[in-house]
Amino acid sequence: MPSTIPDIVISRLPVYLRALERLSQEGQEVTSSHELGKHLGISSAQIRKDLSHFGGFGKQGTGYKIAYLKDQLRQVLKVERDWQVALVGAGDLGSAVARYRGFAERGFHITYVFDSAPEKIGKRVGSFVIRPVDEITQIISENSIKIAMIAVPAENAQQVADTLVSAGVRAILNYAPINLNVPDSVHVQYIDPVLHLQRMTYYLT
Amino acid sequence: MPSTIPDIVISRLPVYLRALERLSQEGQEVTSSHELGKHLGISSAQIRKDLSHFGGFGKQGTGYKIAYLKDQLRQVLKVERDWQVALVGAGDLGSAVARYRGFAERGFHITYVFDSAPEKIGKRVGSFVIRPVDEITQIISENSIKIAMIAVPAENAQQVADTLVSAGVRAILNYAPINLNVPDSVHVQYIDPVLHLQRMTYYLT
DNA sequence: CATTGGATGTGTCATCTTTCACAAAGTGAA
DNA sequence: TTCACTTTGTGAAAGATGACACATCCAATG
Repeated sequence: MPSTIPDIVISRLPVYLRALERLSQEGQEVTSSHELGKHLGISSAQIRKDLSHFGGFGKQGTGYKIAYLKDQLRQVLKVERDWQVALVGAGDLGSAVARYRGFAERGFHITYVFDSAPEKIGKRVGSFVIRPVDEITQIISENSIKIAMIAVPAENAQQVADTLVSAGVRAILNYAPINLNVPDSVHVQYIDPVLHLQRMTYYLT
Repeated sequence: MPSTIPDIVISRLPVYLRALERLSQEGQEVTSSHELGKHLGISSAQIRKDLSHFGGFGKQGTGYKIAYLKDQLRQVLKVERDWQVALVGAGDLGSAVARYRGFAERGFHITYVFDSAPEKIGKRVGSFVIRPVDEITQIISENSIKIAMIAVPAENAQQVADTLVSAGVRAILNYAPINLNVPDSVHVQYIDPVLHLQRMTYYLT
């Protein structure tokens, strides 16, 4: 396994994992790069090459055992364990994120929710008590939380990110429609549905 | 302007546009590829080359007039107009999407919301009346709606997509955690925050 | 007016990514 | 066993994307 694997390869692994989970839920036990590729709209060669970065998971003539490949991918992605996640922002967007069950179902447990509005502190969103942003640094570092989600207005997102980073967060999922500047050692991913829509309208006549 | 511009270039234009809107909101009137690149973590050469696909928007020695570049990008992306969008699914996720103000603010107006649950029909989510999925085909084709968002359980997403496509939808934003198979003439973008988280955990020690 | 400084647009080159194509290996049937 | 068929893993080729570097142009200043 080479020391550095292209990020674009890494970005496809969760897609493969998701498809495998679906197949296994449907009771299927074995699949092939060709079948997977057909489901995902990806060439079979690409799937094989991507997987080959991490070792030979398949068997010639047979394909891949779904349960085994799933386990291997989970380990590669480090999602065979559970992760604690902090959420900053309990407005419309933040509340929706807090209530979304899909995170915990797939191993990402929101354990703290922060907001800056004094009138929200102590109230609940879903099953979480809202805490003041002043406590971010202490709580995150004490609990060694490495992943955070930002769902605050764009104006405040950079400042929140700075606080999170200095508290020890290493991965940020940013729902605010703004680019964040963080050290190279911190990973950021963005969710902005409007960007996706704008990308598609280009192709509409 | 070449007849076919790489999709990866198109995918960056909304990011540029978002940054320009931010700068102009802050009162700035002129920027440069260098400054933009610094904000976005992209090389200045790449920004210049991307923009050059569509003509010379800047002036040597000066840079880009923000208002003008914004207008041009909006036209290129076809977001200088408003778009009608249909939403399918009024569960937890769909309701949150329906209530999110960011779509209308940026020109994407949800005009119809559909759900399959009989007990939800006629009720409201935000300012929308929930309609039965049986009416999708008729309403979408009568109103020439070209863009739809899917926020139904993964099990039903493909079927919903098929219906939308046959009704004339040409662009789909899919919140369901599953890949959709659609004709080449239809564009699909995916929103699955867990995929982004899983991509980042790979890099966490 | 001439000169200096700064920023674009772009040809060229380097790097990254995907596809191709095939040897090697496993399966199942006769 | 042998044969026909399937599918992986992987070098090598092709293709796509990004970085470099500079000629060209514009603005501002003395």
